[in-house]
Amino acid sequence: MDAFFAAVELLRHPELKGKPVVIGGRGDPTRRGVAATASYEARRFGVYSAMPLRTALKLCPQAVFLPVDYDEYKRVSAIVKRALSEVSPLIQDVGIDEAYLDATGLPGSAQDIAAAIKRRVRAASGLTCSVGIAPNKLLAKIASDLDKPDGLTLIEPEDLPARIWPLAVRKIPGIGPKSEARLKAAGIATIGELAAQPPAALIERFGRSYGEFLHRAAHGIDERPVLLEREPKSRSRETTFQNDVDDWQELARTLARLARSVADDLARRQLRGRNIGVKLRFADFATHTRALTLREPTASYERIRKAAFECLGRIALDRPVRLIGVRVGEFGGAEPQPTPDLFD
DNA sequence: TCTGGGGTCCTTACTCTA
DNA sequence: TCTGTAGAGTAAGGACCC
Repeated sequence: MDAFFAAVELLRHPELKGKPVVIGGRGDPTRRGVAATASYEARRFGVYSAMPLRTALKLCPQAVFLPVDYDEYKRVSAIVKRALSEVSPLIQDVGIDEAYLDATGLPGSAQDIAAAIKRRVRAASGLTCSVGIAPNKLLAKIASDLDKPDGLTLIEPEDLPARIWPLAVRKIPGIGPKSEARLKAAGIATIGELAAQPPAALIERFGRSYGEFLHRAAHGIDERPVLLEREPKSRSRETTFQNDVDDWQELARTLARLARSVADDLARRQLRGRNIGVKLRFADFATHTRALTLREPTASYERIRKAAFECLGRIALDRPVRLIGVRVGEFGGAEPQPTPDLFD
């Protein structure tokens, strides 16, 4: 979807059309938070996703800042996904505003299918999207990014040298800022330069797993299937304080609240986890995690809170804290029925 | 000075056991 | 009994994604 959060907000606030709009945090650019989405008008001022709101405010003081309303975006997302599943039932959700469709065997040309996707999404939601069609998920994803907003890009295997290789390595999903910098240090800036590297050289530099991934990605090779269903692996809640906290009581209150929130979430989803962890970020942004594994999976608030405090006790609280979080993972079978817990 | 929240996956290190 | 090692499980950190 194109600038999805901003586009949804424009549906309810048409008077904002044409104005720079930034969605993020609580919608107050003087407080802590980052931009989740910037409208294309705001992007012209250099405002992008993940940018601190305070920075966005400096770059574009006239922007309209709005808080994130996930419930509303989820509602519209479901409408969009339903429209997509009418084009192909073989659909993989990728977050709130993306999906892969397996279009194998669908009637009509690739252009017809892409046009049908765009038409149905717009009819159902009033929103535009950008579509990439290619032989696999990797190339389709890169393609969908080449023509935005409201774009349609078809990539065929023989297009690789002319259309993919000139692109920056950063366009490959899986190459982030760190890997980009390491590649640049090796004199590799474009996907074509990456493709020209002997696989052995990449493995030597980046390790077996990532080296092979880089080589295959640069050659447009990707055999990952379109996955219809995925089991969740973990659930978590975390919060960044408006001001760094050095009051142990406030930390403890917040940790208990987050544990409650995670427990409620697990109960709602009928999940129970064995692994319980705490995340702490200090004022200097140093981030520490501690986790422990229970013998039996649980969704109990009491047990999650107890475990979380045990984890917290293993971190030296010698500096102000800016973020604290609780995570539960290692989901397993049912919790044993409440027998008297004499030995706990 | 600034840097959210909710996730997945990978690497490395360490411990325990066979 | 001593020593080495493979593999599983666990823990911690980090890169990356939307």
